[in-house]
Amino acid sequence: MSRPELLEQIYTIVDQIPAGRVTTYGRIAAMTDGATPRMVGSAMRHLPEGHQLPWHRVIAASLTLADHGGAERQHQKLRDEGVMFDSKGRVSAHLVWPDGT
DNA sequence: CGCGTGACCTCTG
DNA sequence: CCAGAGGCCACGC
Repeated sequence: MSRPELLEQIYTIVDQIPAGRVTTYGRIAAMTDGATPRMVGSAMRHLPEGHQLPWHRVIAASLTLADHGGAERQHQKLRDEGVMFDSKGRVSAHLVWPDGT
């Protein structure tokens, strides 16, 4: 599977994330055919200008915001969508998409 | 072609 | 919970 294809899959999956829900890099990578979490992170980092993707709904597997400069903005956006964080800065596990243990 | 780096993940202690 | 080790793939130098 070519990288552009994987990129398309990543964009598609992220676009399918419902509002108020979140998912992890690993999950997205697992949904794609062969992509790795690093590729997902790279895709989010090199996002196009006219992107409409809910990148803020993509978090780390530990249910914490990834370590990047836009973490504050991401936190804001998620909070604005109704996503609640606990005192440890973690997202409620039942908000994870597609599953919600 | 090798090396370092990165919005990461999983497994062990 | 934190730290370390190994693995993953693409990019720039």
